[in-house]
Amino acid sequence: MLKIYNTLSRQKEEFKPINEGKVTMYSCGPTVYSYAHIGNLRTYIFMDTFRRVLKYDGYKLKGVMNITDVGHLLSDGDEGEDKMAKAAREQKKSPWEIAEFYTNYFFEDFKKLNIGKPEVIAKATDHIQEMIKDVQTLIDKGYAYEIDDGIYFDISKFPDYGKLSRLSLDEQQAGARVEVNSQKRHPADFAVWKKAEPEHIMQWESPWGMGYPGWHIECSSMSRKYLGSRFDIHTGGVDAIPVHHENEIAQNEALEGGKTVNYWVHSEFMLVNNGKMSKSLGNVYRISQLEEMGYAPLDYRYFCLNAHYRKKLNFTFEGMDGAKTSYARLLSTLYQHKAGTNATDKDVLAEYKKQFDEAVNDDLNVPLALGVLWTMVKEPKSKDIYELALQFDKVLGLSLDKAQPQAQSEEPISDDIRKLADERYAAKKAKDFATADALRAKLADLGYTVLDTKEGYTLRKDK
RNA sequence: GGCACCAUAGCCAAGUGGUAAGGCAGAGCUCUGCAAAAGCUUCAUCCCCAGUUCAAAUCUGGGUGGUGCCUCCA
Repeated sequence: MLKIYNTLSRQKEEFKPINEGKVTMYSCGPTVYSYAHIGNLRTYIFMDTFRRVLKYDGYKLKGVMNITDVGHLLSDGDEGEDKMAKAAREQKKSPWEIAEFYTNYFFEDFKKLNIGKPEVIAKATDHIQEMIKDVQTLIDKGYAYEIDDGIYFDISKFPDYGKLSRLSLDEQQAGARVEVNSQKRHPADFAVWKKAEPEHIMQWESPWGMGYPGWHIECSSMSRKYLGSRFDIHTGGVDAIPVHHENEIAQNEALEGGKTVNYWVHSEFMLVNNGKMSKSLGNVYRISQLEEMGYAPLDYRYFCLNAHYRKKLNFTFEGMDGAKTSYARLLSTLYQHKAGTNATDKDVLAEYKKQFDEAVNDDLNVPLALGVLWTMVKEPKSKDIYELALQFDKVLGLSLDKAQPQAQSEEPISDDIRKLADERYAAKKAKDFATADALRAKLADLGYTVLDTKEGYTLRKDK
């Protein structure tokens, strides 16, 4: 029985899907105006873990993730420049090119990190008509009104506004930091459709003239299009709770008349050196940058898996080094199990599986599940352990089936190097240690470390 | 100013009433020509104070410290 923490109730709840055996899930995706950084990716590793656990539990999954390629402005006052347009101007490309480039890059990162693509990837620009229709419905139902610069949602018509974040609008210093648009009925009313200035690049025809969608309507329109008026789960980062998801709830429930999402699940932020990750501090990293520093993408996945998704994770290179070593040893140990000759008692195996299953089903407690795996791996080497670890890997996504001896080099080794190494080995066999050591030193100069094993030796290219 | 969340060993991190998982680093030992790997062993009483309880890291109250949100942000 899966239990999951619901932001709406602030409690762990038993998960019960609307339709037995099937799960419908919507995940907030990226705005593709820039590269995803490791903090962004933590959220998608969380999404992926959640999806994996659901599948592991036997659910048939339909997941939808949006690609936001239009609409988000730079400020919350429904003012400022469109992010896509800004990136386009700066890089001298069209917004469409910007979107395509960063979308592709984003999914490259997914591949590297073993993050599975949701079943439906929905681009905002492909769903403008659905959004216009929904905006019209909001107007017809009296939830939205038109002013000079666009169509706005009237939050006074939605008494539940704020129920997810539990922020009281009265207690907020309304307009303190967001410039009040005098035509808006309430400072927190938000745009569902914006009328475009002539120079605005991305704009579409609508009943209200040329324009473009507001920041939140896309998720409402696309989630309902693919998942229906009611669906099970909505995921995202905690930052989306106060504004984006609050507004999405308002739109959805105004459109559908009643609760539309049963479980709101959010992942916490990542910190860097105990502080916020920000470009100004120069501590924003991308996966490709970690790779340049000698970390494999899955080292980073392991790093994330070692912490619970609802806890802030402090990124440090000391921590990354630990994750890298730990993960390498895990693979190495599993490789030995793969060739293990012991038999493991069925009850013992069943007990590990039980512990693992309970951990991941208890609000996705993956750190605890990893602990179970580590304890299991300490058992006498047995192929049974290896097979069970592969089962666990359906949840972990750590490519445990790729387990190999730690020292093995992935790069081809040239004949010259190989020859030197063979000579060293021969000298060693002949107990001519002086020559062997000299050759080892020579190889070291060439950037290779020789590691002796029981049967022979392996070469490792130095980083 | 308002609202949340968090505080466990050098580091990362589980544990939410019954006597501190796991990983990294460190230390010792075994093995191996050396080196590496591997194996074994070892390493905390849970921010502070008060309270509830037979029993608290776990509950309550009060401190202190940290982070986030209320602006775009995963």
